[in-house]
Amino acid sequence: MELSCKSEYAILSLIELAAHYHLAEPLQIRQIASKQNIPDRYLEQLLATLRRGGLVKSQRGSKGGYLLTREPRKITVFEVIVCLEGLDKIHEYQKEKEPKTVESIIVEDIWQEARLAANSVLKKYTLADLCEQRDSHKQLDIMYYI
Amino acid sequence: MELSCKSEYAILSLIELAAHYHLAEPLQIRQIASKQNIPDRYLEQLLATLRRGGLVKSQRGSKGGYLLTREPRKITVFEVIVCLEGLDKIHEYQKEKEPKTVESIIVEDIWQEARLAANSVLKKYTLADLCEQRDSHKQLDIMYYI
DNA sequence: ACAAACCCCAGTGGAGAACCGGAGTATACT
DNA sequence: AGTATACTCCGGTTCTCCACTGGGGTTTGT
Repeated sequence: MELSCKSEYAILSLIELAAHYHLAEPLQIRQIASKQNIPDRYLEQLLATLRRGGLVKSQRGSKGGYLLTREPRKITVFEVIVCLEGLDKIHEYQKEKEPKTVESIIVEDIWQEARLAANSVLKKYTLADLCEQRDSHKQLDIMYYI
Repeated sequence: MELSCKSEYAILSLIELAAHYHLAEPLQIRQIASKQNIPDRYLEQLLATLRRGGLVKSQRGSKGGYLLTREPRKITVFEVIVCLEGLDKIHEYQKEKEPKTVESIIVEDIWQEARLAANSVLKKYTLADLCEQRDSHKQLDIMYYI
């Protein structure tokens, strides 16, 4: 529900990477950061998390940068959020804090249902979808400009 | 998505109040707190918030306590959460942090859709529903015991 | 060799969550 | 009237997390 900076930055970055996916060359932190107005030292950490999560791969050294490991069609927004925020914060878990009263179980179940509803929305959007939306948005802007 | 202590405590308390609704006498903080294992000084604050939000009313002095302002059928879980966490955190808002790029609008829209999906779940449960669920849960427990 | 990139680890400032405590105020009962 | 029993209001505290910053180190292309 809460859209953290972390999640937003990550998705914005991945949109950039997705848009450059057809070129095989890596995109650098600085480039992504300046395009999306993200503090670059912070973005570095987020990309490292995404790398550990297997969503992007990095190339070190000069001419280095980041690349998606899969095509944009194959990466959902949900995966990105899980990678950053952790599965436990988002999804099905049995957090065993012992004194479970009947009532707290009922409340927890409702939250679980709400989480699932939200997650199913995040699961249906891929990075490719976001890129398409961006393109049509920009087309619209041009129309208005004329 | 995140179930805070605050929200859980509030709903547990409201379940107790809903169960006592047919009697017209108020329930006291201490009673609610001991039944649901909630620190009473903290619960006091939450009930004050619920009162300001119009979900409960209080009676001061000896023999005082709290009562629902409406019948349990007419109070949804969603209302409770909005009352505690604030509408802005939960629902439709236009937070005008100026540098809205096209991409951040797209991301925000997706989150909005996810929020709505989660909220619609919270809107469909009333306090009366929770009481019924509790009753049938407890029936089940008895069955198992035999 | 050197510069350009990523990598790792550590710390900081602010905000919010979950409490605790004390002084005040209204009410019922005797 | 007086007292006990509740709620009311205001403040402080501790802890955790988020967003961000900084200082090194390592890998790579030219």
